[in-house]
Amino acid sequence: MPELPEVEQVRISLLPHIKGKTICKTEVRLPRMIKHPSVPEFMAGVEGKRVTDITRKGKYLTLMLDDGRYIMVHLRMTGALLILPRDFQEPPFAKIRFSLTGGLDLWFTDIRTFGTLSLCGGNDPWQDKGYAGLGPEPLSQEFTEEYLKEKLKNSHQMIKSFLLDQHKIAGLGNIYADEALAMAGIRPTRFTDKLTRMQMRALHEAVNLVIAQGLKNHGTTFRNYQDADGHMGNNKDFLMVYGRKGMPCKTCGTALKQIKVAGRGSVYCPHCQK
DNA sequence: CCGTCCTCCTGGCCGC
DNA sequence: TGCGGCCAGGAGGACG
Repeated sequence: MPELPEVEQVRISLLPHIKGKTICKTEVRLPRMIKHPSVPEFMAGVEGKRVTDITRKGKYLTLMLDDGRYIMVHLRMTGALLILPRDFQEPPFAKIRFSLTGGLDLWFTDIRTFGTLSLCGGNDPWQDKGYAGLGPEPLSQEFTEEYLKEKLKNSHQMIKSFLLDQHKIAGLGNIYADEALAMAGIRPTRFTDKLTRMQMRALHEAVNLVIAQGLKNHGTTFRNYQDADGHMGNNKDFLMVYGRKGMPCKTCGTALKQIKVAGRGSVYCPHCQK
């Protein structure tokens, strides 16, 4: 499940292949993945346009086009963007194909088909609500310790729910939320306004650290995630808790517990996390 | 405002 | 071996 580090790795691996290339032809095999506008408008709007850059905020990717409009992509659970030579064997679960100048195809593949694409900008006032409401990203200038403390104090919810809320912090998903809590020594069920100043400080540092580590390791490949070149990330080996239910805590050896918080499996160490 | 439950979806895994 | 059932979860919406 691509979170900030995985989406960033997709951006980095994709950029050199498609920057400056023109989309000559599109093929939409699963229309409902086009969130906005209609499929014909989407196709007509992107064909003949040159991709000038790719940006990312949170888990959203934005392919900038040379007419000022842009394609906004969300990979959700199992979406992937793959670059393959034209008329190479097509990838499994292929849902959308962008044929580019220079003999390459950009494929959007998706097993569970939750991924979305939109065409925005120009004269079209439509905005993606999820994107518009994104909070600051970890490691950004806006994501200060003060910002986090303020938000934590002013909300009354379980910390796991808080970390998954993209309005509060953009880019964390289930993996990095659990990892940040493990590193900060905080239980997923703790209420945000009951955290000590020390815990808030530790959490701010932990969020930045787990994201930085994920970026450094080119993302976490647990099941399906791969970058535009089909490469896996190797951050899985560094995870403290995610996917390690029942296994010994890497710090104290206690068996890790799994509970459900905010509808998500949440793994933590009952000894190290208070 | 917040939690819970539900929806979208399918591969993979478990138990019988 | 085969099959039913359950699990994985990003985001958004209904409901209490």
